Amino acid sequence: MSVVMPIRLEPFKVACSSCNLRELCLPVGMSNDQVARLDALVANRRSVPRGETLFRTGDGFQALYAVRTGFFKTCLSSEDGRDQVTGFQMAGELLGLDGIGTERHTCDAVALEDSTVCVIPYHMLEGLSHEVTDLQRVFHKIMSREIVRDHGVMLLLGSMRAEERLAAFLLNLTQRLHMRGYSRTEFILRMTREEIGSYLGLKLETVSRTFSKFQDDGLLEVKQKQIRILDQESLRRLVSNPGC
Amino acid sequence: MSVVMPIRLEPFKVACSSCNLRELCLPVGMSNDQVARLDALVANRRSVPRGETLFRTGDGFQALYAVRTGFFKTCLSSEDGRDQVTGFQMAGELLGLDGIGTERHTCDAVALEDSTVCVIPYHMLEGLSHEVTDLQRVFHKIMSREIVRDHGVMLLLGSMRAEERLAAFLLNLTQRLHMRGYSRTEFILRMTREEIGSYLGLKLETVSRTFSKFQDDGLLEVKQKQIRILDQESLRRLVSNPGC
DNA sequence: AGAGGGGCTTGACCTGGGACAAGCGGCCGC
DNA sequence: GCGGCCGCTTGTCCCAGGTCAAGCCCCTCT
Repeated sequence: MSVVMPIRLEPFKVACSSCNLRELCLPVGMSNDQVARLDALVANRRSVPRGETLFRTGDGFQALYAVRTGFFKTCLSSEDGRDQVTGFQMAGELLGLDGIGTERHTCDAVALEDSTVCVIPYHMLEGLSHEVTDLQRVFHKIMSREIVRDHGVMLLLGSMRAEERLAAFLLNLTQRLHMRGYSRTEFILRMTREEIGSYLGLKLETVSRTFSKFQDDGLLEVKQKQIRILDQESLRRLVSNPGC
Repeated sequence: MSVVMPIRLEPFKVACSSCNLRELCLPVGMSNDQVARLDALVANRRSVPRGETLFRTGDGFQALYAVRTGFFKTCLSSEDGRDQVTGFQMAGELLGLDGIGTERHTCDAVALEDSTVCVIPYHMLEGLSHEVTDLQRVFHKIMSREIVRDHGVMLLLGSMRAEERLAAFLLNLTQRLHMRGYSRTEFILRMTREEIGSYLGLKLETVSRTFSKFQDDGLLEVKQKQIRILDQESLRRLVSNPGC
């Protein structure tokens, strides 16, 4: 009986220069020459089946990962039973930035559907960004934007009510999906009510009730994980008009 | 009648190499030679009187700031009236990382007492970290740690109860103060109950009540802004034993 | 196709913390 | 030294969302 390898390394070559996510991912704004140099760095992909982890809390930090296909969540899971989803990542987004500081990952990254990622060995990224100014610039921007995003989540968790949180969440999702060429109004949730709740600081029952309320109010059509936005404007108003 | 200059630039030279915050600040872990090169970069200080802002949302991003003396808060203040303190910064901590991504600041940085900061022009930091590998390494770590810190705040806001939040906040403060050579048990809060509440996602009344409860339970001695920790162990238990 | 279970919805009830209000007290400016 | 105000405390009431419970539905696995 052989040892199970839960994670498969696929050593076939990939190239940023011919990737359709160029403009959403690490190479954003870089020249063709520069992207060509990235190709050497992002040498292989890894596929992560639904439910598997890409990395776990405590794992040694070696690389960053760019989501190529699929969908991930990152979550803190402390031994004391607290659990917090800190983000959902889709194509073109970077995973693993948390590991740089301590050289260990500080959260789990779990695939919510069968996914593939590009592996970006961190020491190579460091080396290359010495030579390619624009790479350094882009990388700093990505980290900074992550910080800004986190501040937005703090605002949500610290000062919004349940409906406002869910509305903000849905608008954020559709906006990101739209940038990737998907419909702005219709999409499939890759996460459960419980995962949404964890991210938004709500219980799954509250998420479910709030979906139902939005549907009753004609803002959404909800069929399990299939969502259709019927009144984006009202959702937007909910988010920007606190208290109502 | 002359125009008021709310912010004073003091062009006197400062030097990381002779700074007592070396080991807490940007130069952490760098060699003497390397720190000497930082000196050229961190050329001046700026003093920020209590209540004044170091930068505001929307300001063009030019520089990072290292707190030299004093105490700051950063806060999001959206026009819709929501308000969220996203962090408190003390000596050795960096302000302004939020601005890198969009080249504009995305929050306000307000001095909670008369403070001074070292100004670190960002384009010079970028340039120097091309040459000094360790500077790049440290800078990436600082950004990564900020992301991890933010995730911790999300956990707090998303899944802790009022007492747990305040306990976690106090332990975090004392730990940081202790690293700076202050007492582990006794300190002065630089922020109001309202600011604590905003940071922790609570109303100021709840913060006040929770302080009172901690005092009744013999965990703290509270005299306005003067705090003395009497039972650190119980505070720690509160944070790590959810639900009780 | 059928069984089983995980994920979702909905109802009833409860409670932690928010809202409002009143009063205190220490600090700052005059 | 004194007055006023801002920040804090405390009480009362209330409600958004949590908790618990029951049942449904869809998807997967056999």
